[in-house]
Amino acid sequence: MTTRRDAVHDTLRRSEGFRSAQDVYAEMRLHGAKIGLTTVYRALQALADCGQVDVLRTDEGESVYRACASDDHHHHLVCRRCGHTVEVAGPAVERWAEAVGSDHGFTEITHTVEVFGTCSSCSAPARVG
Amino acid sequence: MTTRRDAVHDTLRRSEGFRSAQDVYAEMRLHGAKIGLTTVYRALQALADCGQVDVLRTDEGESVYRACASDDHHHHLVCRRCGHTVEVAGPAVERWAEAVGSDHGFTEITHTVEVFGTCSSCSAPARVG
DNA sequence: GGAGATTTTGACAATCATTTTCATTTTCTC
DNA sequence: GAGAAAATGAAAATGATTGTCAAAATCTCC
Repeated sequence: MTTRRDAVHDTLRRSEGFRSAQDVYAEMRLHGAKIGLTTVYRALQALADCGQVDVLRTDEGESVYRACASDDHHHHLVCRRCGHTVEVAGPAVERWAEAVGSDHGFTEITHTVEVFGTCSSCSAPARVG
Repeated sequence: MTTRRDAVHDTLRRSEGFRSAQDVYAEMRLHGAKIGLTTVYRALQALADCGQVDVLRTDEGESVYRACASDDHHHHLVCRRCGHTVEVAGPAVERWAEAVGSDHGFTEITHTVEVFGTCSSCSAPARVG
C-alpha cells in the first residue's frame, strides 16, 4: 500500500524547493487530502530512506524534503529567500572530500555540501513607491 | 561580565570534538561548576555569534559546538564514531561554491561543507577474544 | 466471498532539545 | 553605597518529531 506515500511524494514533486513535513501536511489538507501528520512524517522518512527524496536540515533544526529530479549524487544551490533550488553536480568536491579524508587516515568517507545564496529574482531591487 | 562564558569556552577547548550544550552543561556540573543549563545555552550562542566557536547540526537535530584552533574559514573532518575532528581548509571548494552560485545568478553565496568518516583509531579491527 | 492475519493509519500523548519568562542576584555607574 | 542595567537560572512553554495503540484498510488462503 503506497497510496499515502505516493500522495506525499506527489505533493513534494509539485513544490519548487525544500518543504518541511508540516508544510507538506498543511498543503495536503488544504487540497482536501485526508491524511494525518504522523503518516506524512512516516511517508517522508520512508521516501528519504529509499533515496526518493533528499533531506536537509534548516538552521532552525527542521527537516526539509525535496523530490529531486536527479537520482544521482548531487548537491543543492538554495535561495535563502524563496527556497528556489538548483541541483548541481560537483565532481571536484567529491574528489576533494575523498582526498581530505584519506589524507588523514579516515575511511568510509561521506560529506554534506550545500550552497546558499540569493537568487536573481530575489536580489532584484525591491520596487520603491 | 564574561566569567560564565569563559568557563563554557574553556570546557569546550578541553574537548576534542563537537559537544552539545547538554554535554557541556553535564561536564561542567560534573567538575563542580555552578551554572545553569540556560546560561550554557546562552554562552554557547554568544560564542557562536562572535565566531569563537563553530556550530554543527547532528543528524538528530542537536546543535554541537567546538572551539576551533583556526580563526579562519575552514571545514571539518569528523569521525562519526568517536567525534575526533580535524580542521581542514578547502580553497578549491570555496571557489567551486562561489562559481556554482554565480553561474546560476545567485549572490551573497555561503556554503556548508562537512566531511565525515571513520578515523584510523576507530577503524582498527576490534580485538576478538 | 469471507475469516482471520497483517499492515497502515492517525488522534493523542510523550519526548526532548531549545527558548521564554520572570524574579533574583550580580555587576556596573555615579 | 543607591539605583540602574545586565546576567543568571529554575521552571514553564514551545515546537518538531516520535511512540502508542486502537480502529480501519488490505492481504491471504480457503
